[in-house]
Amino acid sequence: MPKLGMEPVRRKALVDAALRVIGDHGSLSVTMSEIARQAGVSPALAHHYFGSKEQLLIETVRFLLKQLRDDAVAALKAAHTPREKLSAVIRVSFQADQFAPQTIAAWLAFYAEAQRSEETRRFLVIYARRLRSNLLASLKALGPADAAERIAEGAAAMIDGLYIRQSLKSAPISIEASISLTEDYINSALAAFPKGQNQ
Amino acid sequence: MPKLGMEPVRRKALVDAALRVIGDHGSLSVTMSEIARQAGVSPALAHHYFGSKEQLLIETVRFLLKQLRDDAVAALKAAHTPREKLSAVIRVSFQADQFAPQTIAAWLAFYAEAQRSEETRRFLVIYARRLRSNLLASLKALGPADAAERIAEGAAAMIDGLYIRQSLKSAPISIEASISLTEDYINSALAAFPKGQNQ
DNA sequence: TTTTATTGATTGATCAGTCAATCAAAATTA
DNA sequence: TAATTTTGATTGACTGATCAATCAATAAAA
Repeated sequence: MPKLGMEPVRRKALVDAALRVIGDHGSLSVTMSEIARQAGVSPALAHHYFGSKEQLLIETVRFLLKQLRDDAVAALKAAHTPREKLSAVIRVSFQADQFAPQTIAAWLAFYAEAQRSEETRRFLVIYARRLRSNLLASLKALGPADAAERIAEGAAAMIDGLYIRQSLKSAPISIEASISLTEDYINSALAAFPKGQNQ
Repeated sequence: MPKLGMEPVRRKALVDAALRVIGDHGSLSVTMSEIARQAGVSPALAHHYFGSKEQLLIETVRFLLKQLRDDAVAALKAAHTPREKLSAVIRVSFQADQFAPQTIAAWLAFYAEAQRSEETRRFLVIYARRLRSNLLASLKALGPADAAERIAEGAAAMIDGLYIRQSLKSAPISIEASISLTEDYINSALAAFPKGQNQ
């Protein structure tokens, strides 16, 4: 069966499988065997390409992050005014695929892992910074710099909080409700500064 | 050595130890041996009193939750006006001991565990509901019911989000900044309804 | 023939959970 | 009170299962 150039194919399949297994299982305590089985290869092959479980996991967060970044870049490009860009950033955070229970479970598992794995933590810090700075860039055009900083901080926290709370699956808040809650926060926080082309 | 009445003493010691070990390790993947060692007893004794690791872990969340509830009850009793009660609830969420890295790590680990353990999930749902309803009770005295619902949802999310973001330990926000961010949100959200004895 | 892909079989380590045995306080009996 | 029995507390040693990681072997391209 060995065709050449399998490496990238298998790597992708294994990362996808890892994401699925982690999402279903709701934890990083998943076995290489299970991931490999999902990817349709032997556990030994997973080790062959990734060296260790930890490395595969790290590639998996990296992938999760890349997806989100690509979506954010695309959404920001489509938006033009600062206010539109703000809404675009919020919308991406609550996209349907990001809101899928398995995706939420995977993010949560990686958050927990970040307490132990310095490398995982680094990736999540990048995510947190990016969300904050995406918000901040637009907010600075809509209000004074110091207020913008605070609002960005608050909005990022609210987004993450809505996301986390979703993981408990009790009284789940819809995508639209989550978006409008965040938008409302920004609107009322910005209401004190009617200088920019607010709303 | 066997004195009578050791059971409650050992149970408490083991739960305390579990909390410490989980907090330090930043994960629920800790061994019974490690927990028992911290508590100064043999692993066998931990099994003797708790039956299983899962059960010990569940008692541990329960304890974490009870602490928070007791603090909230005390703080609410000391506050009198709705606005004071609101601030009390917020303050308790960001108390120093709740903000300690180990405590945050433990909460996070349990959030992840909730994806797998129905019982753990139930406890966290109780926490989430309680936070929301504590906020809601006071907010209803300060604005119309439907707005109160939304603000409670938003504030609870912001609190959880600030908490989670703290776990990444990058650009950590101080206790005071977290509190004032949440207070500001409530104030500006409430600003539209100058009916109650707002602020 | 060399290189790449792939696996089955195996190893070594780690752990949760069990169990039989010990020890000493408390209760009971003489 | 002294002797004896019972009971709770405690552990060391063991077991069975699970898993990450390794490796030697095979098969098919190039």
